[in-house]
Amino acid sequence: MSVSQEEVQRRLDHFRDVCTRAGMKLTHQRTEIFREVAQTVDHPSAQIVFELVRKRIPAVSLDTVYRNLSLLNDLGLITTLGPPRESARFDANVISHHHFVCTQCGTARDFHNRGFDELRPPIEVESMGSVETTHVELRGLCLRCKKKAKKEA
Amino acid sequence: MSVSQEEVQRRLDHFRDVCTRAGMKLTHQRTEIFREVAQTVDHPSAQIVFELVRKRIPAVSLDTVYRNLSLLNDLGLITTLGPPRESARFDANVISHHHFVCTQCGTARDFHNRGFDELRPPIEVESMGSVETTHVELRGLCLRCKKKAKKEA
DNA sequence: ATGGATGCAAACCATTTGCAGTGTA
DNA sequence: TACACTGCAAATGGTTTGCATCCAT
Repeated sequence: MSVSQEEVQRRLDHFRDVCTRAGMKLTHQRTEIFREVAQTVDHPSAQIVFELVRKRIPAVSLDTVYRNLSLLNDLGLITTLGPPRESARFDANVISHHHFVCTQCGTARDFHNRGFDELRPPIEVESMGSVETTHVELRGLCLRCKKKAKKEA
Repeated sequence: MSVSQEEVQRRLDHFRDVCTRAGMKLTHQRTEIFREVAQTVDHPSAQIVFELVRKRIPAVSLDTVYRNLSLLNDLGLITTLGPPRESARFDANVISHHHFVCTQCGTARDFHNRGFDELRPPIEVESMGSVETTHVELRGLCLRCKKKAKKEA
């Protein structure tokens, strides 16, 4: 249930490589923050990462954790779950459906697709729990943002 | 790009039915809050719903909107986008993958599936924007929560 | 009439930011 | 040495809560 030593090492090497290339300094706290995320299969919140890192560096501050997670995300070294952080969004369409989410502006649009509704979960998921609903999220640029990006280029 | 009159009416009827059955009062603000969500294809945030409702009921308060959206969600009359609202979660696994999310405790687990990676977006999505990534989110009860639920029953 | 619902204000929690001091390259 | 990075503290933004009043049933 945890990431193999070799994989963690590989991720750390990649991390150092990308940071150096981007001109980012390899500070103690930055390395430990990345290590914690790299060696777990969970998806820890910033708060959890903070608590884990604090075991090794008692003086770290929560905002350093936030700053680094955000930076690591920008560098593509880690990703976040769910739509880009924003406020909760509601939907009166309770029938099974899926979403197209714009990674730029965050707008979401529904679409229906029988095939997506009936996706068969792979067997390995059985060891995680029982699946009740299936939800496909397609991410990309909406027409408006694509147009805007083209205009600015 | 908006919900048909008949569908809105159908949703409102259902809303009244469910509320009454659940012993909830059909207040003016509650009805208008539901109507706003029911008649749009967008996925408005609580703030947006607040602004829309305020046009008709200038004295509504934001917390009434929050309370009602949460209640409507509990009654299954509306749903929220993405994983149950909580703090952002990070992931050092940057390779394309999918998630199993427990609706009870919120824990998320990765899994890989070539078939899911290669899902073809339906044609109608082309009118929304260009798809860059595909992400399947399976929701259900994780083993631990299922065990706990059984024990409590 | 009466218990649930509302409005107000204050509390809360996750996340962000300004600033002065610190450590890496 | 210089500039990015850190810790601290205070600010912000979304959401929740306590309480007195109000209104749908």
